[in-house]
Amino acid sequence: MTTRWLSPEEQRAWRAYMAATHLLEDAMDRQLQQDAGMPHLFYSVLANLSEAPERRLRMTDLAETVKITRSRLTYAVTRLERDGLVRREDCRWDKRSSIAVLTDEGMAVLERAAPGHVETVRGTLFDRLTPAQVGQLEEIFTSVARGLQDEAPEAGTGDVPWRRRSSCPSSQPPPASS
Amino acid sequence: MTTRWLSPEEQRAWRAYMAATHLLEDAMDRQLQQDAGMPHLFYSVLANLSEAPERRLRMTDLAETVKITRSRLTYAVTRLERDGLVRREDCRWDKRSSIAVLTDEGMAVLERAAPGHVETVRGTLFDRLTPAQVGQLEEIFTSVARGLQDEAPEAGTGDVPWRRRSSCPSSQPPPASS
DNA sequence: TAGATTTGTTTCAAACTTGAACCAAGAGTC
DNA sequence: GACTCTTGGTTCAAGTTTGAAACAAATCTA
Repeated sequence: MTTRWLSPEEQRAWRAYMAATHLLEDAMDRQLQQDAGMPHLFYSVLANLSEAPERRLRMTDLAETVKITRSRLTYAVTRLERDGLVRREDCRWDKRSSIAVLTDEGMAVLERAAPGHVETVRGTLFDRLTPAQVGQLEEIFTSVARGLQDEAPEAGTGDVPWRRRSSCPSSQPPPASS
Repeated sequence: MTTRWLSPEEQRAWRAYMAATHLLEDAMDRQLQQDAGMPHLFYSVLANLSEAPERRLRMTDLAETVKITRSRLTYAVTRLERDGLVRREDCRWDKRSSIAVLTDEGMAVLERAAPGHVETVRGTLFDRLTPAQVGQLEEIFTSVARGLQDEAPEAGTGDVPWRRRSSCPSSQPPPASS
């Protein structure tokens, strides 16, 4: 199969995407390092926790929502825990799992940092887009993310998308599948 | 000024973008590490060099085109040089500069890796987009990149966009501005 | 032209990421 | 219940990134 190279349009799109992505991540990291003393990724961890029921999530689920590896998350949570922004708890129903919980201090830090962060996201991204483009952005990357998602799950296991993950994060025990 | 939070549409777009971006970069890194023994960034360095006149570029210009910091590039080039894919040369016109040159072996490695890389870019991104979306992608990120570009240049210097960079990369001396 | 400033690049230590290996606990099988 | 397989999480060493500091060569200025 001879390679189907990128068309000129695709090339331009790809280059623009990569350039903007590097610049965007740099801007986010700079701002958050400045205002909250942490890289963007760590902020995302806090943000995702803050929206979970009871502000708690199993490590694996958290890694899944943030789209990073478990080991990367382990590092992040260890650091955030050292700083008192997150706490680890054991899961009562599955002794293997550990639950990351956003502490009050973590919530406070998050709330202090959020306005600046949003400001940066606006200034670098949304202020430059028309409402239509916001929609296009969502459509494009939702579809891309979905594609990459459904690929990963250990090769062709007839993986059923609904009913996965026994989820311990809430204070309720799992649905008692017996 | 009370914070203007993101609208639901913007939130969705931002999340989708971040998720897809993490997944995309992971996919690129995995594929290139696998097939070429280097992370995506290093591949980009080689690729950009291969397109420069005489396959050579000043470190600063290279960093600028790849959109990374100079120190990050120093590391990358050092590694690529150790592997014989890139060579450093001194600039005759400006003894401070060093020029990164793509070696024949570097070109060969690049050519071997390119098909797989393009395949990945297609499979993860372009195969999921309509031609219209490719255009939207380009427009959105071109404008974002431009915005972030024009911000960086040391605050409000009446920086003239044309006639910047004395450029030594070619074998010609600079335009003799005297 | 000495002195001050800017520009191009590297260095270095601390921080972060990767991926394979490891450990423990839940599930499935006989 | 012993065996095997899978799942949840961490560990560890090697690799990469960051940002401030250090250098050296150009450029500017009086």
